[in-house]
Amino acid sequence: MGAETGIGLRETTRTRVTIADVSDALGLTKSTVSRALNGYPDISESTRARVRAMAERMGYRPLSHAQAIKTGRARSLGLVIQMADHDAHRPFLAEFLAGISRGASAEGWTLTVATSTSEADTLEVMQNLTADRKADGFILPRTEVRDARVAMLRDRHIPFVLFGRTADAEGCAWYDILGEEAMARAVDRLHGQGHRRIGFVNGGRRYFYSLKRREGFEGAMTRLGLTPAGVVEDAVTAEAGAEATRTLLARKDPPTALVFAVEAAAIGAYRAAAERGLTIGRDLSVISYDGLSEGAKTDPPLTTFEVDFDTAGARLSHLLIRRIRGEAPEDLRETVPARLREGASDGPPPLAIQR
Amino acid sequence: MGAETGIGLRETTRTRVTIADVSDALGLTKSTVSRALNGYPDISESTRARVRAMAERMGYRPLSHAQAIKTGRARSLGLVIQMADHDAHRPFLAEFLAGISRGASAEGWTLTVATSTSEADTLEVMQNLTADRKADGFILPRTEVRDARVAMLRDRHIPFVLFGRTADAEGCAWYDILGEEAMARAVDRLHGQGHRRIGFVNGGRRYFYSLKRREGFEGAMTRLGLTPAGVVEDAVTAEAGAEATRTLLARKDPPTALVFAVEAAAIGAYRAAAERGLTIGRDLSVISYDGLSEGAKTDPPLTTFEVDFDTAGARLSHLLIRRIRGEAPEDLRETVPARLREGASDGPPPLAIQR
DNA sequence: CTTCCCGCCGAAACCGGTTTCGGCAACCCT
DNA sequence: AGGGTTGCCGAAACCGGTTTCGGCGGGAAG
Repeated sequence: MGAETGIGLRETTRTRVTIADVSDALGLTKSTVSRALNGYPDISESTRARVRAMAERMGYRPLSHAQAIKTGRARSLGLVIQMADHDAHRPFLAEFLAGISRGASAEGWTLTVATSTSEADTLEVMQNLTADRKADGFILPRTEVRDARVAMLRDRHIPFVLFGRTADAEGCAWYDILGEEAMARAVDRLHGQGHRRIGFVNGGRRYFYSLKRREGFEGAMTRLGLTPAGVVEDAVTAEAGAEATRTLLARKDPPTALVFAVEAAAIGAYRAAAERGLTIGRDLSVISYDGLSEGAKTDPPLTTFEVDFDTAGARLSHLLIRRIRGEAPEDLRETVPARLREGASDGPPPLAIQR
Repeated sequence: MGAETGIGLRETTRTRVTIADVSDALGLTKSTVSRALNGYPDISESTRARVRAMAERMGYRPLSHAQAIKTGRARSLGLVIQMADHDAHRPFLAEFLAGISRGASAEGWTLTVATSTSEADTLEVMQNLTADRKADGFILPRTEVRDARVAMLRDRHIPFVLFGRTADAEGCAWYDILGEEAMARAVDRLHGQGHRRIGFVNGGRRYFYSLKRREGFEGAMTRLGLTPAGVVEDAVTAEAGAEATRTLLARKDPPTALVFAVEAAAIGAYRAAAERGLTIGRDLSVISYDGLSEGAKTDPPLTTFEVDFDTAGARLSHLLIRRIRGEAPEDLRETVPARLREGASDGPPPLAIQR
């Protein structure tokens, strides 16, 4: 048995095929096979081809642990999920993980996940993971304006890639959705529907995305010659969103439309509007961002910009792998536009604009 | 520099402390240190103590990769999340991961996460992870009545632990919530409120929990001398829950109370009740299970049995680690009661019981 | 006073890879 | 024809651990 394969494994037992198996089968040494597979220049093309073919045929897959002890890299991506904060990332966590996992496994990498309870804890966890070579680099979700993780990782020359951007771009690779562009498109759309008094409810000020989304909102407003009918910051929950809506509707010249940077807050607008007897989509238009599945359940369905967390995860793992392999961070920056999902929460302003 | 520590590392550079550093500092050999730390019997107690102290003092932590290449174990837990299916696990995924991660890191283990698109894919992913020694064992969420994962892992002697139970308990360790007990308590509670016509809406029939929850419901009913006012299976979404509610309310003797095995389905009951002009908690009582954050948002708030996914994750990782270390699966079975969160979706039946 | 056994530890092989070093042919040049 | 490159590969050390094997010294048994 085993003879029928014609290859002759070292052992008949069900052990993995090792690099020595491959080299024996070819009459070469381990070192030659290793260098052939790893692209060393001092191996002839013909030998390299032979080695590749035999490795493929025998189903050889290098054991990452064995490589790691010499090279220091284990072909593993790290993701540290910080609980505690506002839990905006939870609903789409599964898609995000699926994307990362898919992108990683496509190149033979794996994903190591850890959680943390605070920012300091996050830093420590990441340090431990790299010290133990459990992760060769990190994906950083929810980047902040001044992100302690970025500072630490950059300082220690640990590869990382942002889901989002950050203020000090030095040494940063990233994948991000163009929130500023989305917010601008939201304003344009509302303006096209006839709205002139448009308010903005932003997300957490410590997160970089808030800067961008506000920038997009205000840029579009001034471009259209409009002044914002109120801006509220730091609304990341339904409660905060409801409160922000109440505040804005209580103005002397209340907005006829609201743009939300965070969907959870937009959900709160429904409640606040109902309190005033207003119907969303008719008396008050709402456009949001960060389209979760939640938004589709509201009545009327929320018009919102969708974020594809699955492909985001896949792109991020590809970028991180390339970063770990040594590519320059400047070459590893990707941004994509958000996609508008049209609901029924926006429309022309009521005729009697002076409510 | 370095002299002040009084220990004398091999190098002054910022490299990790290795087992050779420890043995050198003690005037012993690597092998002695290794055996001392790993509990071999041929090391004297005094030496063992010295080694432990020095290792602790120098901050020595064995590199799991280096261990793995000889021992085959990398101190890593595996979790394969199967997408595609009904997505019941998503909302509490973050808590679950946090619990697992916490339990794992408490013992110096890590968590490797992968996703899959189908059952066959799941099996393949798990096989690859163990072949590559990326995971020493697996946590299996959402166990099915006849679970292919269990069959495969048991067959290959790969350690695993169930979140849930299964039909063929042989070789299985698990942690589970007593869904049958919860369902029975739901019936008791409704009975105590005066209900006599109680219906049951179960979850996916392929999952083992459905068997248990139905068992609990029916057991309590017969114990109380009642016959179920209708039973519907396989309702795991709001739509299915609404449809089930419609079906049950259309009976000749419609139930005055419904017990749901899955909260997503219970959400659907609100819609179906509204269609008939019934108010939940007054005209129709509802008690559910699997308390997500969703349930608290409904109006009136849902009375439901909460599941603590965080501690579930922590317990599961502990159990799995012990299982990997060789403990018998029979000794690694834990079940805990669910906790009732009282909302306002249940109460005494309407006076005119013959609606 | 041997002999034997046992407790305890060192030496060395090993796990599955990577990387350094050096050597042998073949080729190039003068 | 002889000496210096160059291309290509083998030998061996190495990474950081584990595990097998054997040997030494001391106490108990004969």
